[in-house]
Amino acid sequence: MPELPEVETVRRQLAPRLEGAELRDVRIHDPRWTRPQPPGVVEAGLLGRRVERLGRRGKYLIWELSDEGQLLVHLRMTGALLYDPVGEPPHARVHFDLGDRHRLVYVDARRFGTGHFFEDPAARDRYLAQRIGVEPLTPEFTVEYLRRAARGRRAPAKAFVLDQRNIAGVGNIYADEALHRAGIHPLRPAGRLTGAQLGRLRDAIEVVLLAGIDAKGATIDDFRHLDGTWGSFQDQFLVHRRQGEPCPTCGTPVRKLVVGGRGTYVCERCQPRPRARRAGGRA
DNA sequence: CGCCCTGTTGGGGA
DNA sequence: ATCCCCAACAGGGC
Repeated sequence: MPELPEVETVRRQLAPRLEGAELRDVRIHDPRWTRPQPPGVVEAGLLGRRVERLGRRGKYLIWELSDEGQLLVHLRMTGALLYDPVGEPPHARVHFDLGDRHRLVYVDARRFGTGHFFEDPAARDRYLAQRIGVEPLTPEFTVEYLRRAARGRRAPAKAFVLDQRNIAGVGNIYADEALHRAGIHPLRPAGRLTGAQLGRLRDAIEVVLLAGIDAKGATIDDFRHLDGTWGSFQDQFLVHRRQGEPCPTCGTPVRKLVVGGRGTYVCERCQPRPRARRAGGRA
């Protein structure tokens, strides 16, 4: 569930509840959550601090705490933050007591999610700078940026889009949607994309992410079934995660590939396969 | 019922 | 730079 639009939705819904709250008590039941640091260290860092602002960078939620403290929460595939759940939810891994009879529970069936604590914003930014590139919904996300980032890269376009150091927050499903919308085959080497293709890719990424955010609490699975309200977007979306399903644009059966180690769905009519090139390249 | 495969993520080693 | 495997579990197909 968590790609950029979903994480941004979580941030928006949680911010008013969390900002200003004090972390009266923090209990980390899953030692994995704070790896490589031991949970005790992270708990000690969080205890008694107030949440001043809830931000986001790529798929990381940023808890800006009092006295400069910073907590980066990553939901990975199945993590979720539940505000005042009724009873004890399954797969609860971390409990935050917010005082005032409010609480926040981090649940995660697969336990891939992480929480990293940093003493100050500078340390946090050093961590992020190493793994997160340009935010796709900002003015910095230009065709020129994409061109520079893709130049000379032999990795497939799909892997390029998925690489968080290039574009922050685009996950597997949105990557397929954007490539389909841009008419780019996921296997085409990133460095061989034309200027026109890079332009279409930039715009397509923006469109699918905004559509996801506008779908509010819905997951991408939900907005695939949206009615007239979102019909203008719906027609552009690939029918996903189902080989043989007709492409909504042209009716060609969707084919499944594995690219960058991820299941990848493609319409090979809308997204023509790259022509094989002779080995040995440069003269 | 059991086995096998798949998966919305990122990190580390080859 | 790139590729492959891994983490740990749920759910679906057979």
